[in-house]
Amino acid sequence: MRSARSLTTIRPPVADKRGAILRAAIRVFANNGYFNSKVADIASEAGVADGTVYLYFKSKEEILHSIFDRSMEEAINEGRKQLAPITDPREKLRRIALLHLERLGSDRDLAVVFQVELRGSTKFMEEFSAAGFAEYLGVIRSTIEEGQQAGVFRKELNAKVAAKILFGALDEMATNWILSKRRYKLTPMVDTVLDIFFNGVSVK
Amino acid sequence: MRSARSLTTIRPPVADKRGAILRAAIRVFANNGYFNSKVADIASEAGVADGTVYLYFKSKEEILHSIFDRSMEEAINEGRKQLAPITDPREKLRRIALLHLERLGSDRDLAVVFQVELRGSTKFMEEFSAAGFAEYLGVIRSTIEEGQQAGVFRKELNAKVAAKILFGALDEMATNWILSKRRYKLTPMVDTVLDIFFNGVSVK
DNA sequence: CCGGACTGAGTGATGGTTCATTCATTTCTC
DNA sequence: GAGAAATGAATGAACCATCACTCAGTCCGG
Repeated sequence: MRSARSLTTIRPPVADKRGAILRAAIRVFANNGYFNSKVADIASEAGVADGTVYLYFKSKEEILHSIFDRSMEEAINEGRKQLAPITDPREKLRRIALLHLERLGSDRDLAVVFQVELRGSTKFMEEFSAAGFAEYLGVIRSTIEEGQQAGVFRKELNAKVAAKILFGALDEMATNWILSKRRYKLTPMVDTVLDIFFNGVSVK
Repeated sequence: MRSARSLTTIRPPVADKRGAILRAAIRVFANNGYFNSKVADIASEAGVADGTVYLYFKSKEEILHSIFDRSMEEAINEGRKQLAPITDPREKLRRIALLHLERLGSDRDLAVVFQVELRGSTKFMEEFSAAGFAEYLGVIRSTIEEGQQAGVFRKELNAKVAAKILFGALDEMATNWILSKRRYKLTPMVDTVLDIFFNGVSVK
């Protein structure tokens, strides 16, 4: 009988197939687009058979959903943690913006899926919009409202619209970064965005 | 002999089939998404047979391209015309923003195709980005640079980034408007966007 | 050897594209 | 000016390549 120890060390007893498939899917979707990606491509990229994919996901669509859900959950948790100790509204917004661009900037394939593939159908947009994006916009919005209460941001501004403007600016930074042939750092863009935004919304 | 006049008046000698197909495609793509739309759907929406579509377009993909090319050309022409007589950089930017939101706000289906469907693949994004969007961003950017020369906008700002911010903000207004269940006017958003943006980029 | 993880060839549906055929209109012919 | 012939726009049934998904079988750890 082989030693019990080797069993758990030589081979990961449960290789994280699910995770491997998800990571493979991100790569494949990023390169070919969701609709042009074959499940077979994902399987071979993950090093498993076609059928195995269906042991972990009920459909191709569910894979895309899972990518979104998983990433969003991670981002939200990380966000909550980092925002909790901050009280200054400006500081909060800066942290949000940083987290936003850091996350996308550190995984180009995931960024492509988020910026491009997840937008490619009103169906997804509506579903996801309802769930994740709306909540995200809400966080920005209420932070801006805190700033208005605190007297640092102009009270006459519509906080919801201001939130969309900030989000839109960050979003465009990310999209442009993905499409650009040139390779530059995404995170530093936060400075210019917030420079303009804060100047735009602050009381004089 | 039938009167020569009646020949040209009784029946439109050449009904604009091509245009009809394009308009139908915009409607169908907006409702189902590009990849979920069947050529047969477009044909029946346009009131022609499946095969007729292929007398005017070489493929389904070419239809999407044509929608983009045609709308972009229209927008650019209209834009040039309206911008020509304006010299004040702020006024120029206001006109650009207005045209942007007016055009999308006046045709929801076209807006969906532009905001959602055209983004749904890196392939399209890269092609189109190279052609249309880049040029558009360039116009905004050089207007901002004019403002910097004229001393109304802060010189230390990176004009390219500022241009992306303005574009991103407008783009987000449009996308949000499409996804929103509530029906509101898109054009007035220009005011808040420019209020914040001008305050953000102007010299104090 | 059992049970469950895994495989990958096969299947059925889908939908983009083609093309033989139709027929309204125009052009000839007498 | 009437009929015949030619034209080509339009049709839509059929074709067939493509995949998402299934399942009968294999593999392997214990």
